[in-house]
Amino acid sequence: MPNAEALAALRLPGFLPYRLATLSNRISRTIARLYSERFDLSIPEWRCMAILGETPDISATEVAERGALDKVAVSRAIARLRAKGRVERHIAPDDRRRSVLALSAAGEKIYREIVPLALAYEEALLKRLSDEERATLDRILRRLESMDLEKLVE
Amino acid sequence: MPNAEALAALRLPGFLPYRLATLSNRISRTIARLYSERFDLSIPEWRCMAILGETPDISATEVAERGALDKVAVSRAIARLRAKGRVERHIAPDDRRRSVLALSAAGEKIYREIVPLALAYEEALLKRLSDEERATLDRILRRLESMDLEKLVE
DNA sequence: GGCAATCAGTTTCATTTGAAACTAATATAA
DNA sequence: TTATATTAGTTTCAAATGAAACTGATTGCC
Repeated sequence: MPNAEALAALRLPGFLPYRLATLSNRISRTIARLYSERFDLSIPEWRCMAILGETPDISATEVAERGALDKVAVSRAIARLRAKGRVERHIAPDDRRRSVLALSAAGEKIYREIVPLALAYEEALLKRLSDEERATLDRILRRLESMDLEKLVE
Repeated sequence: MPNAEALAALRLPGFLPYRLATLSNRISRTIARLYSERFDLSIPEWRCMAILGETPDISATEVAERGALDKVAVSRAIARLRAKGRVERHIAPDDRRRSVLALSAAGEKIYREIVPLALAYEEALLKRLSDEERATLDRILRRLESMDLEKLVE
């Protein structure tokens, strides 16, 4: 009598982690294409610019924290942005290990071009949802974001 | 009078594409760690196994379609799974280009171990949501999934 | 039949990513 | 002070990924 216990079915298309991963990858890819074609900007570069555009004069470590990037990714992104003249770096006077990063004038200019595009993209996504659905989505995401996923795995 | 037009603010933490990407990456990383530590299985390998576990005897192209993977990723994942003896491949009698893939007995065994873990993980995520929130999340995801993202970018 | 176009799957090569080691500066503490 | 540990950021090296070229099989069309 093989397989007496029925195995609960796992259908990938309905599996939440799979759905989130594929949806978010599709969104990220289209956005990445938009940014890279028009502005020669990778996703980590764009994240760094977005953070520095809103909060200038912070260190690489702070950029990493705010942008959910690791410090290696930030180091590389900032190096490229500096090479393109979009970010300027100074040394913190009180701690010469720390850098003080900010968009250059050229970086600012690009930032101001991208922000409306990014917001329009988001609005196009949200347009399909009712106000109530948007509120629920926000609440759900906040709840999932606040979970300690590492401890979820036993 | 510089900057007469106020720039609409873009706060990354509230930006939907950013939220989806970081949340889904965190979930994927914890799951990947779970699978790889216990079962020596990467995400693409796990996806292939999940698909073949539910729908055996399909071709690599079908695996790719169902698993939202490109054919290169499937080719590599299947090669590794075959090397580990978890997947068996035959040649389709009617078309000798096409392969017919299925889990081996060893693959089946692992599959049956993983499915309950995966479902438990999902359940732990969903446990925090009310029935109504779950239904709304499902509806929202379906709506976003059905969007033609490529055309969203003008 | 025979020849071009298409399709399934693989391989190659360049780029990206991630983990760990590393450098330089600062903090801690004997 | 002077060792020791910690922190900020970079570099290195191996593995993962993606795009394009490739191989072998099939189809469509003359």
